[in-house]
Amino acid sequence: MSLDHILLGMLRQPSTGYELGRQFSEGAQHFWFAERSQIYPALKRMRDRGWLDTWEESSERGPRRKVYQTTTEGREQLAEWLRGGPHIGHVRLGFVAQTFFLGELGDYAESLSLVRKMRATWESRLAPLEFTQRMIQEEHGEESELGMEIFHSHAALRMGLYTLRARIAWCDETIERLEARIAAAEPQLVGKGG
Amino acid sequence: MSLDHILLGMLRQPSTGYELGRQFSEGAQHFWFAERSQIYPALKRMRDRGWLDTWEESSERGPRRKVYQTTTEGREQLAEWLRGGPHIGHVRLGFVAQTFFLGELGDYAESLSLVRKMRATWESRLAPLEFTQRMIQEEHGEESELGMEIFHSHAALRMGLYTLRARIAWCDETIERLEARIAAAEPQLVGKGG
DNA sequence: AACCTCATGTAACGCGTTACATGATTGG
DNA sequence: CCAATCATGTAACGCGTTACATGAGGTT
Repeated sequence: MSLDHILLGMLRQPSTGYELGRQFSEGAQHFWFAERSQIYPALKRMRDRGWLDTWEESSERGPRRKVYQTTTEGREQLAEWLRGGPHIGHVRLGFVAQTFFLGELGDYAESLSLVRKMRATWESRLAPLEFTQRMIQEEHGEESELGMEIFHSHAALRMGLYTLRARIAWCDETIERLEARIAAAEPQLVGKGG
Repeated sequence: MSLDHILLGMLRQPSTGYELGRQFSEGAQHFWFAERSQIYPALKRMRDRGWLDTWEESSERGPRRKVYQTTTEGREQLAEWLRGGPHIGHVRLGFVAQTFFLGELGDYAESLSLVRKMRATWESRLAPLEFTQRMIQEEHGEESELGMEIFHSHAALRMGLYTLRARIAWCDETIERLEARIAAAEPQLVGKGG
């Protein structure tokens, strides 16, 4: 299972279920998402397996926090998962399926509207990744100067950037082509202001 | 739910559960995958809702086939799903998470090995998409000459191509950087043959 | 007192995977 | 007769989502 191993990775620095949930929600982890209702049982399970240490701390505000941290055994589990080949799995992309079947609506304007919404979604996800990349650049200098840990997290970040930029480029190309088709279908609108 | 609507789209041409399962397995649908154990109950459910017609046919070889086809009501459901905005959902990319945490192994050679395996996976998925694109080009000519249905399925195909090429480009860049780091860490190997 | 944020959880349900059951037909 | 392929399904389990329960502490 992937969630367990992602939590093992995140909990090399001690944290709580609540905090991990917030990191996912705020998109701090651009490669995964999990609800808190999934996180809390996962933490308990892993503690019972000896993959996590846990203790309590009083909080500034609100009830006591349960802090977790990855154990040596947990790190071994993480290493095993990392060495087990790439976890790629099956493609399930609803938005590509929508594009594929969009001819069903018989209206290029509808297609255009959908593709524009896709673009807006990805554009909004791109900005924070680019911000993080700039932060790393300013704090650590050139790529070749990065330490091993930061090199890898930066590589993961670049994958996010590559993917989002490819999707946005696809949107731009597709929007252009749709606009051309709409224009070709309604030539009577040309010269309307004369 | 997405699977139902994808089946509605595919079943505008009549087909059977077995055949749909084969299409997913063979990667004919590059945007989705489902097991037959998931398909058969879905078809029954949708028939009960009136979204699919069904009848039996005798097969050349093996038991009788249950053929399904989308009804008018099913097409309305599909249209509603298509008009409901882009279905993007949460990111869950195990291989990006692996990249992110890969510093844990403390060994660039291990990282290199993983990234090379990722590249091989995507390279093997790219070939059939490029083949399909060439087929469309030969059969239908220029992009601007495509009919509405084919235009959209071709757009979906291009999304697949864009995404895979971006990932492969990321692999190439990352492999290069990893090799540079490995070379920099083991300068004693230079001039070994003298 | 009402409300917000912090904080931890449980329950019910739906989607997805793995394993198994059943049986027809053809080719070796 | 056996194996492979065609063909349809069920059962058990695990992962993920939505909704709800509980309660501390501070703000209006």
